[in-house]
Amino acid sequence: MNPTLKSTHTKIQEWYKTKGRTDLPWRSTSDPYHIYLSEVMLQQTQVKTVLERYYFPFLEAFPTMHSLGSAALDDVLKQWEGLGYYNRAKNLHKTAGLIEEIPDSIDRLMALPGIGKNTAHAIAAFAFGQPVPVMEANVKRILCRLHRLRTPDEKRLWKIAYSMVDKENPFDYNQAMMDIGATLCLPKDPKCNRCPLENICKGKNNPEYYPLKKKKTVPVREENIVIYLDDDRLSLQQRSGKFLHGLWGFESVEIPPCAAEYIGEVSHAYTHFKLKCRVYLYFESSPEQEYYFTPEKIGKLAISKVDEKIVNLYLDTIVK
DNA sequence: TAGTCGTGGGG
DNA sequence: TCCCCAAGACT
Repeated sequence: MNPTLKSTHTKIQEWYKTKGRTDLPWRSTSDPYHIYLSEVMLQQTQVKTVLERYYFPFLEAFPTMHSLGSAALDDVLKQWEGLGYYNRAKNLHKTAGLIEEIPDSIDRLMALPGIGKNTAHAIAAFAFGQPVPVMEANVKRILCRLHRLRTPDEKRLWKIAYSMVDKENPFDYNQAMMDIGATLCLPKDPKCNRCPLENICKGKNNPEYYPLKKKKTVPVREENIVIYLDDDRLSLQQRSGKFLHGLWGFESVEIPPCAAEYIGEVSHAYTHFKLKCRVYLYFESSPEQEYYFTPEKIGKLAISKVDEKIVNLYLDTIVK
């Protein structure tokens, strides 16, 4: 092996022992289900959020693949409430109903819904000790800087990742790479002087050039929300489209009924658009609306953050 | 391949 | 207040 690579592996391993986040609970288990769950929860989601609010409660509710697979989807979504990207919960539930054991090959892992190339590699490395690299956001940024790549090409990045992985200890290597990315090789103000990869990093003099950041303008979407009232109960429906699928929410209409009373506006920022909701109260039930719940009962349903804001606006309104 | 899919942390 | 962005997958 390239002596430089060998030396780099040693530096990474030594760094990991003292500076790595070795206490994360999904790093001290060998249960593939636990590791699988953590990998899915961590997709596009910060470690802190998963660690402090979701990982343990979810495992308490669904301790095994079997218990997850035989649960009601609504209960799984309720556990997932607030974590976002709800298709992840649907896919977990679906998978748990289909298989009894997590497969150990990358191909079979990628065949499961909700598992792409990176998650398959992560499970292979972390649950089954296979000598393969992971290549998520942190590692991607590191590799771009190491090789001064402004516009990362997935194929090239995977090739680099494979050429660099420590096959002697892929578990610690991959965890270390993610930790280096998350704690040192930061998007802004990276801590190069503390980085075990500094001596081989071609981009260390101007790390913020790599990778190139592309900014997008987010459109504003405006909606009229109507809450139909049946005494103290509010109309809700279970969402059926791709967006927030399976969660309960209020109805969006083109034109609010004339008799509806405007009670205020609620805003919410998504990744690719901003939503502004003008909220109306209609003091009668509607034949179009099948389901009505008291605010207390709504608390037991899985609802999204916008709809939670709308409930709060309603509660503020009726108090005044 | 560029858009779509959530939410919260942190600057 | 606004912005970037986080253990990405899917179409």
